[in-house]
Amino acid sequence: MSKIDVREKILDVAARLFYEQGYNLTGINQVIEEAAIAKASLYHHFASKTDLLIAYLEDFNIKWFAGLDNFLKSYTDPKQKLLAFFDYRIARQVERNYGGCAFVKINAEIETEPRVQALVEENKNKARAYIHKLVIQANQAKILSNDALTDTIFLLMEGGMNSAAIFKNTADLESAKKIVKKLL
Amino acid sequence: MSKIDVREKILDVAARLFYEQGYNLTGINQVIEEAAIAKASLYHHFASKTDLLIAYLEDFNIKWFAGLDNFLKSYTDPKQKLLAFFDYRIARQVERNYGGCAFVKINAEIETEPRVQALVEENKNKARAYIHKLVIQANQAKILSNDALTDTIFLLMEGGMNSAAIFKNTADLESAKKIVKKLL
DNA sequence: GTCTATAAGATGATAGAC
DNA sequence: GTCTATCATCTTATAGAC
Repeated sequence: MSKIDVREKILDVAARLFYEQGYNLTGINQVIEEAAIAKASLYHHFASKTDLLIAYLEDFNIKWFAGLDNFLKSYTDPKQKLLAFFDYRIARQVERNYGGCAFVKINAEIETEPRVQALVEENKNKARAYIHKLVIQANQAKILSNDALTDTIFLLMEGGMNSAAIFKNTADLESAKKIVKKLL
Repeated sequence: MSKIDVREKILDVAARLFYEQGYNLTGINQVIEEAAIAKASLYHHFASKTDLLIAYLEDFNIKWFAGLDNFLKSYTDPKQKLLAFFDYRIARQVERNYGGCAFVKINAEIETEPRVQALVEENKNKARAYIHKLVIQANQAKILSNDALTDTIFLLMEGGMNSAAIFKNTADLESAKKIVKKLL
């Protein structure tokens, strides 16, 4: 395997294990075993397990928003885009077996690492800004102000993801989508 | 210390450490040290660390709803009770340093224990039922149906708690409360 | 740059004295 | 029922050979 392949392979395995088992319950030994590389190779690419976590979160953040853009690109109506945002999250939760939001999960596991804290905040701020941009164009009913509607959609979505992780289904994400439809 | 005192002391320390540091990052050694008891005493009262976790969650669930009842008892209007529910969660988050919901935290840390899963679900189902009961009496605006309004309040509250854990403030819980006020 | 071997410490849990 | 001492295992991380 080339240098880049090894790094990608490690990130790939770590991303899967951190999400499925949790960061603290995933040992370095399991990562190297499933990636089929030597321990020294991992520490050649990443200075520590924490650094591997940071790299995973940075990578994931980029891929997640790229995936969202791609998912929404077939819609032109901002209202439809907002509703499809829920579909994106529903589809991913089904695929990923209802583990909930990867950033929320890590946030619950890690208490003391400021770099992790910053990356989680950044992800959520970006998501809310993404919603806000669409709300400005989509808010016609005017039941709520643009800012209030942005918060409402953001919080309903976060709440729905929270429920997905707890109840292992997408019922609340579907409900949230329907509620947003009524408020637009 | 009497037998009951020891058990209570262990639960007390475990509750604090599991919430502040996380379950997986809290070792049995730290629990016995801070509780000032011997390791064998802990294992006399609890068969395993998992059993201690279960006892903590059961205990916490009861105390949490008792605290809620107590907090809301001075209000008679169901609409005021619903809004005060948000105040309860805001007050607790300030007190507990924005760690988010204890059940959500545990749910994110533990993947494979069905007893934990059941207790988390039970807590959330009870919270939603609590809201539903108040919504039936409070929903006058009829912007949303009773069921839709119940889900909306529940999800806004969960989303707000999620934000508290991430942003380390109660801004979104306050926003959620204001939104609910408009929808009632 | 990747390998094996190992360090140094923490983990959950138990045995046996008193 | 509480104590001390210890077990076996797992943890992250490093050293040194090739």
